[in-house]
Amino acid sequence: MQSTAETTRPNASRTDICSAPPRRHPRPDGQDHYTISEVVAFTGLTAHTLRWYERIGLMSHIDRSHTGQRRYSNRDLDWLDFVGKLRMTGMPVADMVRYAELVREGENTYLDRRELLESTRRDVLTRIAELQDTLAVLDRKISFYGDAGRAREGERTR
Amino acid sequence: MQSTAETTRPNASRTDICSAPPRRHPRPDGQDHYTISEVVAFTGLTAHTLRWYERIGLMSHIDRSHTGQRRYSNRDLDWLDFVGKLRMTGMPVADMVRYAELVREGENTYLDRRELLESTRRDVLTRIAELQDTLAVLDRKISFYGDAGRAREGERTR
DNA sequence: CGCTTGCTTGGAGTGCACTCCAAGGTCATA
DNA sequence: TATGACCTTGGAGTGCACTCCAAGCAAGCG
Repeated sequence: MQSTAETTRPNASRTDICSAPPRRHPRPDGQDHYTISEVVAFTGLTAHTLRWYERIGLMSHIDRSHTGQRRYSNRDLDWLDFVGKLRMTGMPVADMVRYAELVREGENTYLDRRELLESTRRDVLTRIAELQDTLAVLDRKISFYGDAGRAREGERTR
Repeated sequence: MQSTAETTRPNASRTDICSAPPRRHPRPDGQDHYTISEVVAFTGLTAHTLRWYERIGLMSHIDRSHTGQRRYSNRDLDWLDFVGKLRMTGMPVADMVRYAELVREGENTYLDRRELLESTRRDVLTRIAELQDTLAVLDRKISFYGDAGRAREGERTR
Protein backbone atom coordinates (compact mmCIF):
# COMPACT_ATOMS: atom_id res chain seq x y z
CA MET A 1 0.00 0.00 0.00
CA GLN A 2 1.16 3.51 -0.68
CA SER A 3 3.99 4.29 1.67
CA THR A 4 3.00 7.34 3.64
CA ALA A 5 6.42 8.63 4.55
CA GLU A 6 7.25 8.55 8.24
CA THR A 7 4.53 8.92 10.76
CA THR A 8 6.97 10.26 13.29
CA ARG A 9 5.81 13.78 13.78
CA PRO A 10 6.71 15.63 16.98
CA ASN A 11 3.04 16.50 17.50
CA ALA A 12 4.14 18.76 20.30
CA SER A 13 2.88 18.77 23.85
CA ARG A 14 0.17 16.17 23.79
CA THR A 15 -1.38 16.20 27.26
CA ASP A 16 1.16 14.82 29.68
CA ILE A 17 2.99 11.75 28.55
CA CYS A 18 5.63 12.08 25.92
CA SER A 19 4.49 13.26 22.56
CA ALA A 20 4.73 11.56 19.22
CA PRO A 21 5.12 7.93 18.23
CA PRO A 22 8.85 7.21 18.21
CA ARG A 23 8.20 4.60 15.59
CA ARG A 24 11.36 3.18 14.16
CA HIS A 25 10.66 0.50 11.62
CA PRO A 26 13.14 -2.32 11.12
CA ARG A 27 13.28 -1.56 7.42
CA PRO A 28 12.27 1.49 5.43
CA ASP A 29 9.05 1.55 3.47
CA GLY A 30 9.53 -0.27 0.20
CA GLN A 31 11.73 -2.91 1.81
CA ASP A 32 9.09 -3.80 4.37
CA HIS A 33 8.23 -7.37 3.42
CA TYR A 34 8.64 -9.13 6.74
CA THR A 35 8.14 -12.86 7.11
CA ILE A 36 5.93 -14.07 9.90
CA SER A 37 8.93 -15.09 11.99
CA GLU A 38 10.40 -11.60 11.69
CA VAL A 39 7.16 -10.15 12.94
CA VAL A 40 7.25 -12.67 15.77
CA ALA A 41 10.68 -11.30 16.71
CA PHE A 42 9.52 -7.68 16.49
CA THR A 43 6.25 -7.97 18.33
CA GLY A 44 6.69 -10.82 20.76
CA LEU A 45 3.50 -12.40 19.50
CA THR A 46 3.58 -15.98 18.30
CA ALA A 47 3.10 -16.96 14.66
CA HIS A 48 -0.02 -18.79 15.78
CA THR A 49 -1.42 -15.60 17.21
CA LEU A 50 -0.55 -13.57 14.13
CA ARG A 51 -2.36 -16.02 11.87
CA TRP A 52 -5.26 -16.14 14.28
CA TYR A 53 -5.51 -12.33 14.31
CA GLU A 54 -5.81 -12.43 10.56
CA ARG A 55 -8.37 -15.20 10.61
CA ILE A 56 -10.70 -13.38 12.98
CA GLY A 57 -10.43 -10.14 11.03
CA LEU A 58 -8.31 -8.23 13.50
CA MET A 59 -5.86 -7.67 10.68
CA SER A 60 -6.91 -7.01 7.15
CA HIS A 61 -5.53 -9.28 4.49
CA ILE A 62 -1.75 -9.54 4.63
CA ASP A 63 0.32 -9.39 1.47
CA ARG A 64 1.59 -12.72 0.18
CA SER A 65 4.76 -13.77 -1.57
CA HIS A 66 4.42 -15.50 -4.94
CA THR A 67 4.29 -18.79 -3.05
CA GLY A 68 1.57 -17.68 -0.68
CA GLN A 69 3.67 -16.86 2.34
CA ARG A 70 2.73 -13.84 4.43
CA ARG A 71 4.73 -10.65 3.96
CA TYR A 72 4.00 -8.04 6.61
CA SER A 73 4.47 -4.33 5.96
CA ASN A 74 5.46 -1.44 8.21
CA ARG A 75 1.82 -0.50 8.24
CA ASP A 76 0.98 -3.94 9.61
CA LEU A 77 3.60 -3.49 12.29
CA ASP A 78 2.05 -0.16 13.28
CA TRP A 79 -1.33 -1.76 13.48
CA LEU A 80 -0.01 -4.61 15.63
CA ASP A 81 1.56 -2.03 17.87
CA PHE A 82 -1.73 -0.27 18.28
CA VAL A 83 -3.54 -3.54 18.86
CA GLY A 84 -1.02 -4.30 21.58
CA LYS A 85 -1.92 -1.05 23.26
CA LEU A 86 -5.61 -1.78 23.05
CA ARG A 87 -4.99 -5.23 24.42
CA MET A 88 -3.34 -3.69 27.46
CA THR A 89 -6.46 -1.75 28.20
CA GLY A 90 -8.28 -5.03 28.62
CA MET A 91 -10.40 -4.40 25.57
CA PRO A 92 -11.90 -7.68 24.33
CA VAL A 93 -10.58 -8.89 21.02
CA ALA A 94 -14.09 -8.76 19.60
CA ASP A 95 -14.18 -5.01 20.17
CA MET A 96 -10.83 -4.59 18.48
CA VAL A 97 -12.19 -6.52 15.54
CA ARG A 98 -15.11 -4.13 15.41
CA TYR A 99 -12.70 -1.22 15.30
CA ALA A 100 -10.73 -2.92 12.55
CA GLU A 101 -13.95 -3.35 10.61
CA LEU A 102 -14.73 0.33 10.99
CA VAL A 103 -11.31 1.16 9.62
CA ARG A 104 -11.91 -1.10 6.65
CA GLU A 105 -15.30 0.48 6.01
CA GLY A 106 -13.69 3.81 5.28
CA GLU A 107 -13.87 7.44 6.22
CA ASN A 108 -17.58 7.49 6.92
CA THR A 109 -16.94 5.63 10.16
CA TYR A 110 -14.75 8.34 11.69
CA LEU A 111 -17.37 9.27 14.25
CA ASP A 112 -17.91 5.70 15.43
CA ARG A 113 -14.20 5.14 15.72
CA ARG A 114 -13.79 8.31 17.70
CA GLU A 115 -16.54 7.28 20.08
CA LEU A 116 -15.01 3.86 20.50
CA LEU A 117 -11.63 5.38 21.27
CA GLU A 118 -13.09 7.86 23.69
CA SER A 119 -14.97 5.20 25.57
CA THR A 120 -11.74 3.20 25.69
CA ARG A 121 -9.96 6.26 26.98
CA ARG A 122 -12.46 6.54 29.81
CA ASP A 123 -11.91 2.88 30.64
CA VAL A 124 -8.18 3.45 30.77
CA LEU A 125 -8.56 6.40 33.12
CA THR A 126 -10.78 4.32 35.35
CA ARG A 127 -8.31 1.47 35.36
CA ILE A 128 -5.43 3.78 36.21
CA ALA A 129 -7.41 5.15 39.14
CA GLU A 130 -8.21 1.63 40.33
CA LEU A 131 -4.60 0.65 40.09
CA GLN A 132 -3.52 3.66 42.08
CA ASP A 133 -6.03 2.71 44.72
CA THR A 134 -4.61 -0.79 44.72
CA LEU A 135 -1.15 0.66 45.02
CA ALA A 136 -2.21 2.47 48.17
CA VAL A 137 -3.49 -0.76 49.67
CA LEU A 138 -0.31 -2.59 48.77
CA ASP A 139 1.82 0.15 50.27
CA ARG A 140 -0.12 -0.02 53.50
CA LYS A 141 0.36 -3.76 53.73
CA ILE A 142 3.98 -3.62 52.71
CA SER A 143 4.71 -1.03 55.33
CA PHE A 144 2.95 -3.27 57.83
CA TYR A 145 5.25 -6.14 56.96
CA GLY A 146 8.10 -3.70 56.79
CA ASP A 147 7.60 -2.84 60.44
CA ALA A 148 9.25 -6.13 61.30
CA GLY A 149 5.73 -7.53 61.46
CA ARG A 150 5.64 -7.30 65.22
CA ALA A 151 3.51 -4.19 65.56
CA ARG A 152 0.47 -5.96 64.21
CA GLU A 153 -1.97 -3.28 65.25
CA GLY A 154 -5.22 -3.17 63.39
CA GLU A 155 -4.25 -5.14 60.34
CA ARG A 156 -7.00 -7.50 59.56
CA THR A 157 -6.37 -9.41 56.42
CA ARG A 158 -2.77 -9.59 57.51
CA MET B 1 -32.37 -10.03 50.55
CA GLN B 2 -32.98 -7.62 53.39
CA SER B 3 -31.52 -4.44 52.04
CA THR B 4 -28.74 -3.58 54.44
CA ALA B 5 -28.48 0.16 54.10
CA GLU B 6 -26.37 1.32 51.22
CA THR B 7 -22.95 0.03 50.46
CA THR B 8 -22.16 3.10 48.44
CA ARG B 9 -19.29 4.65 50.30
CA PRO B 10 -18.18 8.07 49.12
CA ASN B 11 -14.71 6.79 49.83
CA ALA B 12 -13.80 10.27 50.89
CA SER B 13 -10.72 11.80 49.35
CA ARG B 14 -8.44 8.83 49.48
CA THR B 15 -5.19 10.72 49.36
CA ASP B 16 -3.03 8.08 47.78
CA ILE B 17 -0.80 6.31 50.20
CA CYS B 18 -0.87 5.25 53.80
CA SER B 19 -3.49 5.97 56.39
CA ALA B 20 -5.87 3.33 57.64
CA PRO B 21 -8.47 1.36 55.75
CA PRO B 22 -11.68 3.39 55.57
CA ARG B 23 -13.56 0.13 55.94
CA ARG B 24 -17.22 0.57 56.75
CA HIS B 25 -18.78 -2.77 57.50
CA PRO B 26 -22.48 -3.37 56.94
CA ARG B 27 -22.81 -4.63 60.50
CA PRO B 28 -20.57 -4.26 63.53
CA ASP B 29 -18.33 -7.06 64.69
CA GLY B 30 -20.38 -9.58 66.61
CA GLN B 31 -23.37 -9.21 64.30
CA ASP B 32 -21.33 -10.04 61.23
CA HIS B 33 -22.88 -13.31 60.09
CA TYR B 34 -23.65 -12.56 56.47
CA THR B 35 -25.36 -15.05 54.22
CA ILE B 36 -23.82 -15.72 50.86
CA SER B 37 -26.41 -13.59 49.08
CA GLU B 38 -25.60 -10.65 51.34
CA VAL B 39 -21.96 -11.01 50.42
CA VAL B 40 -23.00 -11.18 46.78
CA ALA B 41 -24.75 -7.84 47.25
CA PHE B 42 -21.76 -6.30 49.03
CA THR B 43 -19.01 -7.51 46.75
CA GLY B 44 -20.60 -7.85 43.35
CA LEU B 45 -19.22 -11.37 43.07
CA THR B 46 -21.58 -14.23 42.33
CA ALA B 47 -22.41 -16.93 44.85
CA HIS B 48 -20.79 -19.39 42.47
CA THR B 49 -17.58 -17.44 42.58
CA LEU B 50 -17.63 -17.14 46.36
CA ARG B 51 -18.03 -20.88 46.77
CA TRP B 52 -15.38 -21.46 44.14
CA TYR B 53 -12.96 -19.14 45.94
CA GLU B 54 -13.43 -21.24 49.03
CA ARG B 55 -13.00 -24.51 47.18
CA ILE B 56 -9.69 -23.50 45.65
CA GLY B 57 -8.36 -22.23 48.94
CA LEU B 58 -8.50 -18.55 48.17
CA MET B 59 -10.61 -18.14 51.28
CA SER B 60 -9.99 -20.09 54.42
CA HIS B 61 -12.90 -22.07 55.80
CA ILE B 62 -15.99 -19.91 56.24
CA ASP B 63 -18.10 -20.16 59.39
CA ARG B 64 -21.25 -22.20 59.05
CA SER B 65 -24.69 -21.93 60.59
CA HIS B 66 -25.93 -24.93 62.60
CA THR B 67 -27.43 -26.25 59.35
CA GLY B 68 -24.26 -25.87 57.34
CA GLN B 69 -24.96 -22.63 55.52
CA ARG B 70 -22.13 -20.17 55.09
CA ARG B 71 -21.92 -17.20 57.41
CA TYR B 72 -19.37 -14.63 56.31
CA SER B 73 -17.69 -12.28 58.79
CA ASN B 74 -16.40 -8.73 58.48
CA ARG B 75 -12.96 -10.25 58.29
CA ASP B 76 -14.06 -12.28 55.27
CA LEU B 77 -15.40 -9.11 53.66
CA ASP B 78 -12.06 -7.40 54.21
CA TRP B 79 -10.28 -10.32 52.63
CA LEU B 80 -12.61 -10.31 49.63
CA ASP B 81 -11.96 -6.62 49.27
CA PHE B 82 -8.25 -7.21 49.21
CA VAL B 83 -8.62 -10.09 46.78
CA GLY B 84 -10.59 -7.75 44.55
CA LYS B 85 -7.67 -5.36 44.55
CA LEU B 86 -5.21 -8.10 43.71
CA ARG B 87 -7.49 -9.28 40.96
CA MET B 88 -7.39 -5.82 39.44
CA THR B 89 -3.64 -6.00 39.20
CA GLY B 90 -4.03 -8.98 36.90
CA MET B 91 -2.50 -11.33 39.43
CA PRO B 92 -3.44 -14.92 38.58
CA VAL B 93 -5.77 -16.58 41.04
CA ALA B 94 -3.15 -19.23 41.70
CA ASP B 95 -0.80 -16.57 43.07
CA MET B 96 -3.50 -15.19 45.30
CA VAL B 97 -4.06 -18.69 46.61
CA ARG B 98 -0.36 -18.91 47.39
CA TYR B 99 -0.59 -15.68 49.34
CA ALA B 100 -3.64 -17.00 51.19
CA GLU B 101 -1.68 -20.13 52.06
CA LEU B 102 1.15 -18.03 53.42
CA VAL B 103 -1.31 -16.17 55.61
CA ARG B 104 -2.68 -19.46 56.92
CA GLU B 105 0.81 -20.73 57.63
CA GLY B 106 1.36 -18.01 60.17
CA GLU B 107 3.78 -15.31 61.14
CA ASN B 108 6.87 -17.11 59.94
CA THR B 109 5.87 -16.30 56.36
CA TYR B 110 5.97 -12.52 56.80
CA LEU B 111 9.03 -12.20 54.61
CA ASP B 112 7.58 -14.22 51.75
CA ARG B 113 4.37 -12.28 51.89
CA ARG B 114 6.22 -9.01 51.83
CA GLU B 115 8.21 -10.09 48.82
CA LEU B 116 5.09 -11.18 47.03
CA LEU B 117 3.43 -7.86 47.73
CA GLU B 118 6.45 -5.91 46.63
CA SER B 119 6.71 -7.80 43.39
CA THR B 120 3.02 -7.16 42.86
CA ARG B 121 3.62 -3.51 43.58
CA ARG B 122 6.25 -3.38 40.87
CA ASP B 123 3.82 -5.02 38.46
CA VAL B 124 1.21 -2.41 39.29
CA LEU B 125 3.63 0.43 38.66
CA THR B 126 4.58 -1.12 35.35
CA ARG B 127 0.96 -1.50 34.36
CA ILE B 128 0.17 2.08 35.28
CA ALA B 129 3.04 3.26 33.12
CA GLU B 130 1.84 1.10 30.24
CA LEU B 131 -1.66 2.45 30.58
CA GLN B 132 -0.41 6.00 30.56
CA ASP B 133 1.49 5.20 27.43
CA THR B 134 -1.67 3.79 25.93
CA LEU B 135 -3.53 6.90 26.99
CA ALA B 136 -1.09 9.00 25.03
CA VAL B 137 -1.66 6.90 21.93
CA LEU B 138 -5.41 7.14 22.36
CA ASP B 139 -5.22 10.89 22.81
CA ARG B 140 -3.24 11.22 19.63
CA LYS B 141 -5.74 9.20 17.67
CA ILE B 142 -8.73 10.91 19.23
CA SER B 143 -7.35 14.31 18.40
CA PHE B 144 -6.81 13.08 14.86
CA TYR B 145 -10.47 12.13 14.60
CA GLY B 146 -11.34 15.27 16.48
CA ASP B 147 -9.88 17.37 13.71
CA ALA B 148 -13.00 16.61 11.72
CA GLY B 149 -11.07 13.77 10.20
CA ARG B 150 -10.41 15.70 7.04
CA ALA B 151 -6.85 16.70 7.79
CA ARG B 152 -5.72 13.14 7.45
CA GLU B 153 -2.06 13.99 7.51
CA GLY B 154 0.24 11.24 8.52
CA GLU B 155 -2.06 8.96 10.48
CA ARG B 156 -1.28 5.44 9.50
CA THR B 157 -3.32 2.96 11.41
CA ARG B 158 -6.14 5.43 11.27
C1' DC C 1 19.16 -35.09 -4.38
C1' DG C 2 18.30 -35.15 0.31
C1' DC C 3 18.21 -32.45 4.47
C1' DT C 4 16.77 -28.92 7.39
C1' DT C 5 14.17 -25.10 8.38
C1' DG C 6 10.25 -22.34 7.65
C1' DC C 7 5.76 -21.60 6.02
C1' DT C 8 0.82 -23.06 4.87
C1' DT C 9 -4.01 -24.76 6.29
C1' DG C 10 -8.34 -26.17 9.07
C1' DG C 11 -9.49 -27.83 13.01
C1' DA C 12 -8.78 -29.48 17.59
C1' DG C 13 -6.88 -28.65 22.24
C1' DT C 14 -5.49 -25.80 26.43
C1' DG C 15 -5.71 -22.95 30.61
C1' DC C 16 -7.93 -19.69 33.09
C1' DA C 17 -11.66 -17.93 35.67
C1' DC C 18 -15.55 -18.52 36.26
C1' DT C 19 -20.61 -20.28 35.49
C1' DC C 20 -24.12 -23.41 35.62
C1' DC C 21 -26.66 -27.71 36.70
C1' DA C 22 -29.28 -31.23 39.16
C1' DA C 23 -30.92 -32.89 43.17
C1' DG C 24 -31.94 -31.99 47.39
C1' DG C 25 -32.08 -29.60 52.21
C1' DT C 26 -33.41 -24.94 54.80
C1' DC C 27 -35.74 -20.70 56.04
C1' DA C 28 -39.27 -17.09 56.34
C1' DT C 29 -43.74 -15.94 55.55
C1' DA C 30 -48.86 -16.60 54.62
C1' DT D 1 -47.98 -26.40 56.87
C1' DA D 2 -47.12 -25.25 52.58
C1' DT D 3 -45.16 -22.23 49.33
C1' DG D 4 -41.33 -20.14 47.32
C1' DA D 5 -36.98 -18.11 47.77
C1' DC D 6 -32.50 -19.45 49.34
C1' DC D 7 -28.81 -22.59 50.39
C1' DT D 8 -25.92 -26.98 49.82
C1' DT D 9 -22.79 -30.24 46.94
C1' DG D 10 -19.74 -32.31 43.14
C1' DG D 11 -19.10 -32.11 38.75
C1' DA D 12 -19.80 -30.53 34.17
C1' DG D 13 -19.99 -26.62 30.91
C1' DT D 14 -18.73 -21.90 28.97
C1' DG D 15 -16.16 -18.13 26.83
C1' DC D 16 -12.06 -16.05 25.91
C1' DA D 17 -7.63 -15.83 23.95
C1' DC D 18 -4.79 -18.19 22.47
C1' DT D 19 -1.93 -22.65 21.35
C1' DC D 20 -0.96 -26.64 19.10
C1' DC D 21 -1.27 -30.37 15.64
C1' DA D 22 -0.78 -32.97 11.38
C1' DA D 23 0.04 -33.02 6.78
C1' DG D 24 2.08 -30.93 3.30
C1' DC D 25 4.45 -27.32 0.24
C1' DA D 26 8.73 -24.34 -0.44
C1' DA D 27 13.47 -22.50 -0.09
C1' DG D 28 18.37 -22.71 0.72
C1' DC D 29 22.48 -25.57 1.00
C1' DG D 30 26.31 -29.20 0.29
